[in-house]
Amino acid sequence: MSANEEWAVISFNNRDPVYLQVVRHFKERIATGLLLPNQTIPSRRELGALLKINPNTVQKAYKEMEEQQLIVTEPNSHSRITSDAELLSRIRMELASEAVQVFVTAVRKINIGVDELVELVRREYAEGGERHD
Amino acid sequence: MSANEEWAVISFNNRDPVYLQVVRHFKERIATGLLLPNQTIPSRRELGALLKINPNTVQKAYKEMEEQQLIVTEPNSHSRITSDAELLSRIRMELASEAVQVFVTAVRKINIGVDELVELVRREYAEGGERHD
Amino acid sequence: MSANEEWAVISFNNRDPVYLQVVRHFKERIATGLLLPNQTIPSRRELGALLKINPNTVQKAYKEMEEQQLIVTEPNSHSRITSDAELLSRIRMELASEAVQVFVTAVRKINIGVDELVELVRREYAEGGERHD
Amino acid sequence: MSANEEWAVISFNNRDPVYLQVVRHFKERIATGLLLPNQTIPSRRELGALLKINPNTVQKAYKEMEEQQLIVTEPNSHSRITSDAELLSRIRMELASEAVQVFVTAVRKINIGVDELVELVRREYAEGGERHD
DNA sequence: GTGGTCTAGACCACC
DNA sequence: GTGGTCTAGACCACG
Repeated sequence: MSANEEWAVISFNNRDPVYLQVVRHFKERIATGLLLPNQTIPSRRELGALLKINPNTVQKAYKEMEEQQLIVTEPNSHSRITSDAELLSRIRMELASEAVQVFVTAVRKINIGVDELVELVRREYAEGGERHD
Repeated sequence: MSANEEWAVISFNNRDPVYLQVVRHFKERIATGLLLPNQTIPSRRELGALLKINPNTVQKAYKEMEEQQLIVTEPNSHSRITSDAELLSRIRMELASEAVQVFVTAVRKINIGVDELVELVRREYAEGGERHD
Repeated sequence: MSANEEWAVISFNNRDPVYLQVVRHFKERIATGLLLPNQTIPSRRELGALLKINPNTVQKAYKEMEEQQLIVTEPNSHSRITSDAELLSRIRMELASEAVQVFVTAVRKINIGVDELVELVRREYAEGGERHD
Repeated sequence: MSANEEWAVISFNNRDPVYLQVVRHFKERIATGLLLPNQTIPSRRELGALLKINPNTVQKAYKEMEEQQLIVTEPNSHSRITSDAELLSRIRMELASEAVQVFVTAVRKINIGVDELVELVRREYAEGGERHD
């Protein structure tokens, strides 16, 4: 698995600003354990080149992550993931509950029972699990 | 249930454009049977005043809905919901599968099993069901 | 030739306001001698019905024509064409020179000689003369 | 011949929408060879400032021109005239025949012979040809 | 009052 | 600076 594949997830057509997509991707990588506390992350220029986006946009993402205390930055060195032991579970919780809430509020507006709903989720989940991208 | 409450749902902070929020709201109302085929809908000015948005923004939403064949409109009379008997199920399907897909792709990136997932959904669903707004 | 055919010339898609199209049509009918000085013209309602446009729009056209001294209106009677003997030639001149000016200014901006130009006009003129609408 | 003079032609009193006036002006400039295939054209902001109209109005004109395949445009660089060798003659033909048709249909409604007509055109054409603007 | 269009202001992503 | 989109204000024809 090359670094290119891992990171090539930015969608130009997506409604979310690119820099927030980057932030989200970092969170996901932390949640799955791909990024560990204290681990260094690519420089602005490196990641910009990797994702084919402007380094300024990466900078904006990093700044956002600093404010959310996901990473720490010191002068003259690469930024690193926060050294917070609970970081992983905190992020997992945050992402999961956010997704669940969005989903449930969206779906409650439709006339649909919980069971039918769960069935749809299971099917989609299984289906996607067989794909390799 | 007053008309005011029903429609007051537009958020300017939301990432989605206002006119798409309007479209989505119409779809939800169709999906839940609140809007029936052939039923007339508010004029551009009426809905604009109700939602406190510019009538032209409503116009853009209505035009989009017309292209998606949700409504039909002729000059000098209120637009109406399409007289398509299958409209309701069509919209429900569309909204449901869209929500499920977004949810599953979002959640698959976190390290979380299906069952834990389903549990979260059920709990959130039940919890919200007890609210009265 | 029924009255319907004579008057059915209003274009909804045209950029010119409908009431000015009506004015222009009156001028053309005067220029060709179809309408003579002192001749009465249809009432607002009649012409509105004939052209399938709103009587208010006809009213606006008649008012414009009054201001241009093409017609005179007295209470409780149909409006009539002005009793000006020179009206016909005046209108003809006005329409012709207006058309010529528009045409020439339009065409001078293109790289095209007078002779090539005249040839195009003659051909189009002859061609159209054979049509029956 | 300064760039300012060349472009200052937009009339807000004109019946045609401003953005179509812009399109027409581009066609005329192409027809006279002032704009050549592959040549870049001003940015939306530049032309907007030059003509003292909103850049969005220019944007609408450019979009229209793109749909008519007069120009090509890619993000983050100036739009260019299409690289179509036949473009010039195509546009000339279009403009000429359009003007001729408008003229002939307008003038046929007046009682006027072709020869008298041609004479008027020639005279106006010669007269204007002596002006220097 | 109805639907519709043209023009303009604010903002976005990218360079 | 580039192109692009969303929202809004003014106006039109018609009833």
